[in-house]
Amino acid sequence: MSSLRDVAERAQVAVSTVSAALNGTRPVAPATKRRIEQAAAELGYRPNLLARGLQSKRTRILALLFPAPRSGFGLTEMQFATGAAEAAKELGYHLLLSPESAEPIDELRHITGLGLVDGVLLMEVRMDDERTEFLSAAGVPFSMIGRTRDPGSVDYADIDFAATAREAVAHVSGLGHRTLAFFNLSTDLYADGYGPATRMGEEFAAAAREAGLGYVDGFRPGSAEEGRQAFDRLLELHPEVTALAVMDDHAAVGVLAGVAARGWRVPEHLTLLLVLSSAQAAAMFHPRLTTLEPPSAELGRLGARMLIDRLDGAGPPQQRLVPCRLVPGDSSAAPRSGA
Amino acid sequence: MSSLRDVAERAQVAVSTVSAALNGTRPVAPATKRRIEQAAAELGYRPNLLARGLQSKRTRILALLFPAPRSGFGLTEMQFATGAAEAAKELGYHLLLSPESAEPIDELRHITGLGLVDGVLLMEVRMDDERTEFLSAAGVPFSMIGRTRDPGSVDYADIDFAATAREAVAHVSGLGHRTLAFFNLSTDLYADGYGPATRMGEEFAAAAREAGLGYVDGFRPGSAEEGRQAFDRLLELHPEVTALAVMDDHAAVGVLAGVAARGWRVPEHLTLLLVLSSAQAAAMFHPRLTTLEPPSAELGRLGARMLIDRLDGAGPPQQRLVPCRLVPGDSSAAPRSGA
DNA sequence: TTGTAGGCGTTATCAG
DNA sequence: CTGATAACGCCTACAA
Repeated sequence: MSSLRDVAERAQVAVSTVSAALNGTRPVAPATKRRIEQAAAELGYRPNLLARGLQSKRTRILALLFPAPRSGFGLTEMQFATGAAEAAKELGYHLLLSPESAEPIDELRHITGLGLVDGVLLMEVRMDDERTEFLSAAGVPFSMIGRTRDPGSVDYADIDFAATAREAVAHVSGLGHRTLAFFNLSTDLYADGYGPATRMGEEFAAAAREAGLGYVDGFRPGSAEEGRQAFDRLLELHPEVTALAVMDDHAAVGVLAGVAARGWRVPEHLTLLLVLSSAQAAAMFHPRLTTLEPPSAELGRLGARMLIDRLDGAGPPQQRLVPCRLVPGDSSAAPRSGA
Repeated sequence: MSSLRDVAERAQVAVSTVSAALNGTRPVAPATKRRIEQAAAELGYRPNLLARGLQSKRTRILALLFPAPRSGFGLTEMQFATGAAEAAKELGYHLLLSPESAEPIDELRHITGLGLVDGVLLMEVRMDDERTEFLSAAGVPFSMIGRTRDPGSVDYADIDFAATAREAVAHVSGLGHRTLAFFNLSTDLYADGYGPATRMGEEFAAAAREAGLGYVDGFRPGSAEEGRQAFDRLLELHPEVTALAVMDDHAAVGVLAGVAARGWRVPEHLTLLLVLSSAQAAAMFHPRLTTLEPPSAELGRLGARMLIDRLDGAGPPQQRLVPCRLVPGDSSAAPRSGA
């Protein structure tokens, strides 16, 4: 690899001039500049990021803290990562994939202590998240995909749960349904303070109330089996339910099994919505489920972008909420008559 | 961040002594060493990776070239990434996620020209892949997840397609089936020279022949609709088929629809296998499909590990094949009578 | 066993 | 407008 010195020699100028010419960091005579640029091109010169980073204290590398793959689908996490990586790349940054161990704080201490990254991108943020406190205290710039209970002035990009719930409710009530049920994420995740579980639950309740829709919740099935059971119990307790929104993919499988078991069909007897799952996953179902697809790649993109904004200069904290997109499937229709 | 100099001052020794003590790169008197270690601990000293890399020409960073998310599920790619990242971490390396643009070669030139990474991890390798030629020519160490038609002496970890096909065939013929059909990946992927499409196709044919099983292939449905059509045509042309192996998730959805449409059920009338899809995805189906799950995380892990081996020292090229794991679902059974 | 000196490639400062 | 020089933090000779 050729260095600044090689270019300098070839162009017959001093190293510092080459640097200046290439970075536009100080005026350089047009002729000299041209000579330098040509020499650089001929040598295929590429600035060494390490040297640059050592000198400037800025590596233009971001770390994405990556949680150990949970049950769920993982597709969403993947899209965070690719979205963030793409945005980073567009802005001249790189993304380091940092798998999170059992000791996230040690992990953070390690990765930030190396001087390798300029900032950290957090995902799978819980309502109360020790990682944010550590990073704040350590003075490490970071942004979140998701958000804590009280994000303060930390940059974040999260789902607009309220808007998403409203859209779902509008969809369902527009079809004529009078009662909506909601299956939250698994008890484990919910108890863990996983943001989407808490917030989506709250917002669905609020949206239904606002719309004057009957509403049933309290179920948290995390598997097909649990989904099946929850569905049976739901209809036992609330036979008037004609529409159901489910957050867990696997639970939805169970619900469909339950529907079939009682000789019902979707959407004729039940309108079924998948919430916070990818359209990809929804297309695995038969019939294809109507989905509220999270803007995962977009959130990743935003998270990276706002972190870079913060690194490149101050500015007010950016806090963005993006609603899910309603992807119509073949699982929503008018309520069954007689309900 | 405290530097070597800070530690040296605190321990009242020269910088080089600190370096030596901490790296064990030359003998240091026990007493001095202890003093140094304590000083380092007290200051929370962490070696600066950039400085170290600049000096040693080794960054201990690997780039994972990440293709733009294809149709398919993406879960597999994600597991490559996490597997690789985990293995890298265990071995003291870091993984850079490098999204691949429309111009993969430029991308490679860029990422390797920066001096930022020691080596490159390739995935989604096609039978003929220009990237491998570029990297070889450029003298950049790399390993592949997957492999080209002729991998030469390049390190790779790939699926053991032959063993996988044999296991699938054994499973099916063990149940008593006499004729197996195979739906390959989409025409596009196949035409693209995507390794798994080519190889799995060949190996299934070979395994069936070996086992004396009737075999039908030539279908390449890439969507639910195409899967449905392919299934109808398959039974029209080969009504004797009782078992079907499908590579594309979406095509499987279509097949199930076709099964239902003719009043059939899985597995009573058709044994359905999902090939190269995750058990996660298989669990989305009803009934849960028997799956040949690719060892994605393991391949990622291996790919990273062998690249690191190569960087850390020579040794013969490592070329590993890992078979898929057969995850039994509720979609395989004895053939329908009367077939 | 320990210290000094030089250099990795870059940028910033300060003279010229 | 341009050139020398000194960092950045580390490692590896070489010298003491």
